[in-house]
Amino acid sequence: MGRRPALQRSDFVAAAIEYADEVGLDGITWRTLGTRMGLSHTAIYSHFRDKDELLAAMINTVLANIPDLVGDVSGMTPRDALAHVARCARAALAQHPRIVPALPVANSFGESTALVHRASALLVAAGVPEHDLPSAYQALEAYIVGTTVHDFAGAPNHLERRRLRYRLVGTEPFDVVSRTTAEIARHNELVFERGLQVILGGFLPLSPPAT
Amino acid sequence: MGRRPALQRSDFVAAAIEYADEVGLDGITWRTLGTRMGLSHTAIYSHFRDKDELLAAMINTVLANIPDLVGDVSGMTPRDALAHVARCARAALAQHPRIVPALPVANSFGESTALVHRASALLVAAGVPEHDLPSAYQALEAYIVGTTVHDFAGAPNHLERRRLRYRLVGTEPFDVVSRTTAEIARHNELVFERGLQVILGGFLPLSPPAT
DNA sequence: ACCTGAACACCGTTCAAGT
DNA sequence: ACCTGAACACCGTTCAAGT
Repeated sequence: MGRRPALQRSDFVAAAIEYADEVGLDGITWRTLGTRMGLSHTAIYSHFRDKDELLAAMINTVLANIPDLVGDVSGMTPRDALAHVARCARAALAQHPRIVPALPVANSFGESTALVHRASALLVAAGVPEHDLPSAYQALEAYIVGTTVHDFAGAPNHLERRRLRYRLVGTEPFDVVSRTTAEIARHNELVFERGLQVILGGFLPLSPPAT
Repeated sequence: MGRRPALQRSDFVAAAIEYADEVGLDGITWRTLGTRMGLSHTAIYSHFRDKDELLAAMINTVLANIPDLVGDVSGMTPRDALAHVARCARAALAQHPRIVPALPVANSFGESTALVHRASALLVAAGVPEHDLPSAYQALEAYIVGTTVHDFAGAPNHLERRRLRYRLVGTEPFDVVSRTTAEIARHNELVFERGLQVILGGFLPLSPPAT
């Protein structure tokens, strides 16, 4: 029986993400993470300088899923493609809701600029003038990240907590959407989609440029 | 010299907020907070069950500033009043940027429903139909909280971090807005204001109801 | 009721040592 | 290069005791 091959950085990141999905970011312990991987609690220092470096790697790994989810958008209109990218970004974050709160703090929407370039190209194709690109891009990113954080950051009790909050409002329309957590979840996605179309409509010109 | 009067919960909350403004939420220590107030590090347990309870009180205190900033809106159109409330909410959060990251996690936009009722009344006055109130309210709240968290959560280095990120994009329009942190800050507020008008325009009917 | 001080269990990090 | 185990400083929380 040969010695087990040395573990990779990615092994630690994957284990840490799975671990955080269970107990939340604040629940992660160097010692438990080591034990889970069959190592001592100091083994991790061979791969990461400190906890912050591991956390950054976790965030980047979650964000790296977005391009995979997006896939090929060449058949779509620029506006549809942008909406699709937005939904995929939200979906990628929603897969690991307990890591979501760290995203705005890290303020690194991916360690590469690939996503920015991709979105920029779509915005240009949709007719956004060059000088307006940073505003349009930031509005879109802030909307996606912001609303997703707003919806999921309280995981795993986010749905029940918002349900109770809306219940306390005490008026009939809020009662309707706060009967069950399933209804809250449905409402969240509905509002996200509506707001997304509103944002796209507000920052994209009415008619795309002639090709 | 009589004994110093017993401290209130609000004294601890105020000291904790000031403390968090300096070192961030993760930097807060039970012991240092006690020392700062001239008490032992366990005195706080006479007023708060645990750290989470103090944090919740801190958030509620920050949010309680919003109504004070809003003031009287009776002279404004409903839409202008909503925009004003949105700006005040952002301003109240921006006053304590290092507490902002905890806001979506707590998922409690104030412990009272007063703000929801106030916003609801304005939305109704602006012509939003009753059944649409939860969607319109949530879109607005998610936009305000979400974008503000997105902009400020990385404090105190949030401006420089975003500046470097935009700089890495490498295209001319992003270069323009990332020359200085002051320019980034200006850009943040500009995009917030534009997006706010877009959201209001998208969720409010075109013409307000006749009075 | 409010506060103190000792004590406890736990945690991130360092470091010398092993292979 | 990768990992171990002891050690260190620190932290949140508990609790018996003081006023």
